[in-house]
Amino acid sequence: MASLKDLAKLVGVSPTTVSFALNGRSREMRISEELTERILEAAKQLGYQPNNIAVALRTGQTKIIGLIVEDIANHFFSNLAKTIEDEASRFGYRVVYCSTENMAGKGDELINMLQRQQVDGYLITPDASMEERMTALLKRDIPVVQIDRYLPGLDCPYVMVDNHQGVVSGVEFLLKKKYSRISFVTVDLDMIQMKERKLGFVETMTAHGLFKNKKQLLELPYSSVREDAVERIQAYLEKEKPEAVLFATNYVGILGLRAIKNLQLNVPDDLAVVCFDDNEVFDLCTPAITAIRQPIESMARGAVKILMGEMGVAKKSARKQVKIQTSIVRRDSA
Amino acid sequence: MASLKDLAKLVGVSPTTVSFALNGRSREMRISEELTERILEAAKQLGYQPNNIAVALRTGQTKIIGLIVEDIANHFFSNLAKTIEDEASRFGYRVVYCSTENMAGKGDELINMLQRQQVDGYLITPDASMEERMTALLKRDIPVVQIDRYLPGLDCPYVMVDNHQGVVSGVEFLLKKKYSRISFVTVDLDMIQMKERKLGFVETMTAHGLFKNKKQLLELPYSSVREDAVERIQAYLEKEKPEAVLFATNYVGILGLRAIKNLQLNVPDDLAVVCFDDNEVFDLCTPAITAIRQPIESMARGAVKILMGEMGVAKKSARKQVKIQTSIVRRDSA
DNA sequence: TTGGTTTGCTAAAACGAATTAGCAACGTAT
DNA sequence: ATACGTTGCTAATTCGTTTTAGCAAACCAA
Repeated sequence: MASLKDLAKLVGVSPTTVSFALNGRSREMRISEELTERILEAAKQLGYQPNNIAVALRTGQTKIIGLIVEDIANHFFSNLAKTIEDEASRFGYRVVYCSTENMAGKGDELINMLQRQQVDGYLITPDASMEERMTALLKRDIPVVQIDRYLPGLDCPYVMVDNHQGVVSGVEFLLKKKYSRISFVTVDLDMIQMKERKLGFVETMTAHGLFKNKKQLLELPYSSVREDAVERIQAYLEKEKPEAVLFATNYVGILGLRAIKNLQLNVPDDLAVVCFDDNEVFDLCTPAITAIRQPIESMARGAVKILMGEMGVAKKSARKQVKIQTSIVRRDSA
Repeated sequence: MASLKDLAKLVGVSPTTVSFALNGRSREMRISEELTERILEAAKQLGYQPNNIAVALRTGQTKIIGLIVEDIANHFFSNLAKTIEDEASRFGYRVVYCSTENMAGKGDELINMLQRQQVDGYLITPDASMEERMTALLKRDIPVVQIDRYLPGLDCPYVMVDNHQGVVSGVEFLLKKKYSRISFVTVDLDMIQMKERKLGFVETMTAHGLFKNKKQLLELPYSSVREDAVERIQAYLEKEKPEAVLFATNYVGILGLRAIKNLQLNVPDDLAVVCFDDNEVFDLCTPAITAIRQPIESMARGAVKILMGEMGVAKKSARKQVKIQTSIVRRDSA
């Protein structure tokens, strides 16, 4: 690959001059128009591409942001990632993404790796294992924005959905439809967004005098999610026979629908279903699944905007702790 | 961030010594065990992290591979990406991914960007716009592996599914079930994998004397995929009334199912359905959708393995043009 | 014709690591 | 005492840029 030096030699000037010309600083640095022209011409002809590694080393800026999500193969996160990539590129930034897959320690290790990679900023769906390293980043004034959830102990911006309100609206939607024996199926992750969703359910049900006992809650161990979760849900539904069920996430919803299919339950007559987080194909299910939609694009855009603000690339955001409202997508399952 | 120099100062030795100690070259370079120990200790205490940017500049190796896919939000590609990331990390490589979204010129630009980023190797789902730049890469002996498809004009390794055989098996599956008026719904992308699929259909049908006219083929303009494609499919199905339909891709399948739902057709009695490429939730549809499954993990693993071979990190692969067999996932829609 | 300003360009240092070549001190053989 | 090898370490260069400081020549004013 041709370097700036090669280019300089070709034109017969110093590397300094070439650098100025290429970076549009000709006027400021008094490089004559004629020479600038020649340099640009030669650059094109050589197919010169600046070596970003060298630029990064010299300037201390990689123009890369690190994005850590739970699982890039998950519909929610891959869509989030896509929008984030788009948005970031509008500011001249690239995105490197990585999945923690909720493996203990993986997140910590990923931050570490991104650090070595000298990324300029971080977009993180955090878990407890990352707290220490995130604290360290923040102490060094490195821009970090949390997304989808936050660690309560951290003074760090975040963009997420209003999980509490989302579930409340979901429950109220079911109540309005005269369902009263409602169950909530979730996953036992000790993270804020899950706690908020659970609390939203318990509070609303309690407020209506409908929270009779803990059996209205099914908490699947996260580790089981890929194994016997379907059987567990099936067993639960058979035993408790709720009139309606609210699934706490995308993937729990899919597992739940599988259980319902196995049981050959009639939705919504035997069992009404609402799922937190929409899915590309929920409208194709029979009946189509009613969902609580998270506005993925707004979340992504909001997070990037705050991050760019923190990095001094865009106007600094005033509000740094953002909760976005969900909306109910009414279909046929409830 | 503490640099190697800082560390050297702290221990009171030269940066050279520290570098050797940290890179496990103490024995070879005759750094005493005692000193090595002290250096390692100090490194831990300082929380020293090597600056990968500096390492990359010096060594000429970023330990990063670039992955260009069509659309990271697509189930197929996000799963591919995930496995690729996993596999690459086993060789000590990071992955940077980007989506072309089949936008003209975007792929070209992405290769360019990755080039500036000095990635060590490329994994690409190519399109015509990338041919020129890929040729240039290959000429410079930069490792490139194509995935999911290939450009016929290029002497470049690839890993893909046997699209022709996949469609043939799908058609034969339908024929065995006594469907004879079969349609093929595809997208008008001028890419090899699409051509192979179409050819598989036309050939098999012709061989059975069942290819009567071009009306058994519906080719959607790719640009319309997100807009009026559902209406087009709907109109087509109403007009041609095939007994069975084979959808050529994941996303065309989903659009098709939407059309079928709108028409309130009874699957498989009114219309049998087979989709090329499985989807996480096809088993949840009613009826569950029969699909031609692409072994995503094998593809990802195969591609990474060949690439690592080309990069001299793993054993060089003997076979560099790999077609993997698909399998039919029998469900209820056909 | 001296001194000052502007014009147009460049030398050299720096970023943080890896690596090549080599140096001092000591031991050993002759 | 001389030569040679080994041990244990380091100075200096390099990668490809950006940037600071500065230099020579031309121009201008008095």
